Amino acid sequence: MAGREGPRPGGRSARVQASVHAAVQALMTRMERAAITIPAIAAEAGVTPSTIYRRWGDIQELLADVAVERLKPDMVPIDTGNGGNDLLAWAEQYAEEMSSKPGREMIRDVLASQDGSGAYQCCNFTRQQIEVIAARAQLRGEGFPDVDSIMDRVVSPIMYRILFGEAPDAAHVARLVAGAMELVSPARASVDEPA
Amino acid sequence: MAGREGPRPGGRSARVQASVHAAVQALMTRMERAAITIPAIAAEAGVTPSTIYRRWGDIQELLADVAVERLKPDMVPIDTGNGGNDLLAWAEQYAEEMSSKPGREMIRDVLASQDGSGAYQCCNFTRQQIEVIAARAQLRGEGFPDVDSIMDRVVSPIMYRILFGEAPDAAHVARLVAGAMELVSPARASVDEPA
DNA sequence: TCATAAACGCAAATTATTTGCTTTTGTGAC
DNA sequence: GTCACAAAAGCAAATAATTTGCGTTTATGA
Repeated sequence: MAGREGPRPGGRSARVQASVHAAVQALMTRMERAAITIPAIAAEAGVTPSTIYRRWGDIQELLADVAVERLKPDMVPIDTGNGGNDLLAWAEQYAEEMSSKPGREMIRDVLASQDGSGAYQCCNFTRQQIEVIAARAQLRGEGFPDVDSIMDRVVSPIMYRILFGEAPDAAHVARLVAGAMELVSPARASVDEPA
Repeated sequence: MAGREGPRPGGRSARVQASVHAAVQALMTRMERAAITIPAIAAEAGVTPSTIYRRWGDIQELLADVAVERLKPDMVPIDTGNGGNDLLAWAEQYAEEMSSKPGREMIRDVLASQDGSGAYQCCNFTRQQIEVIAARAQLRGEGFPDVDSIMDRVVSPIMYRILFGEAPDAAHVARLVAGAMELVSPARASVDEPA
């Protein structure tokens, strides 16, 4: 990702980056996304446009950079005392946040950037949240599915529907979580095949 | 989606649309995506830039329009004589096509457009392919999962990994298909819970 | 065949982007 | 601390893209 952690983190570069990021977020509250231009951001940030062009290249990269930062989770998944419930609570909140207009815009911004590292980072943010839930479950001695399986069975369908169709409702999210948790304690299981 | 099926489908509008679409595809074979501009497309298409601006608004909408057209499936899923195998064959091909550079670019183009109808259409293309497989399975008297379940358990994880991480390999796709097919014939099932 | 309106072409005006050069400002050597 | 250096920013001119007003072409349906 462009513009992240330059070689001189304490100085002017950092100030400019912070100021530009803040300007983007400020403009986003004031106007629609499509109307935001680099000259406008530069003016808001008190910076010359060529600075932004040289550091980020184009507006997609800049918006992706800002979106990744905003998508960074700011708290630990709530602890309900049970892995399955933790996952359900987390997934409900995740689906809601990502379905919101700002959420969808941030995802779109991240995916629109040329270099895929922003998307990869976001995926890792999510994965880390789930790892926290999984680790807690393991500490309690509960069974809990692979993190990869959670990504496949819970996160992916939520994201797919947000991106390609209609946002999933609470019932659907619950069904997804149940389907994932079946991997560790199948609803109806025995020692051998019936056929 | 802008520019699709105008009110005068037989005339000049249609010719311009075809010519512009062809120009976009031609330029894509000659230069990298980021370098394609509307004036360049207009020149290639033998059209004035303002025509494109007025019909599509901006390059994202135009590229999305072209991408949707290219993502339209051009053949029926192959018939292996068995629903599960049909699904596996289809999913492998889908994963491969969508993981390719042109595939990823088309998906990105579709998702980047303002109006979400392109993404919705693409989702429907996929759904329809799966419906064909499901209908054949039903005709044969086989059990086959809900199309929605296939979207959740097979399509979504493939797409998520392509968009946010690394492309899924064949083994992973096979695992996803197996996980989906378990919905109809669980690998290990009985009449009641063990606990 | 004619009236109509949608879509296009053209060109001028505006706005965004690129680029060469200068100045500022952190950083590390001394 | 001071100085030399290089990275990043500012400025302004040049280039390129976008918007817009207006005249012209061309499907469509009466």
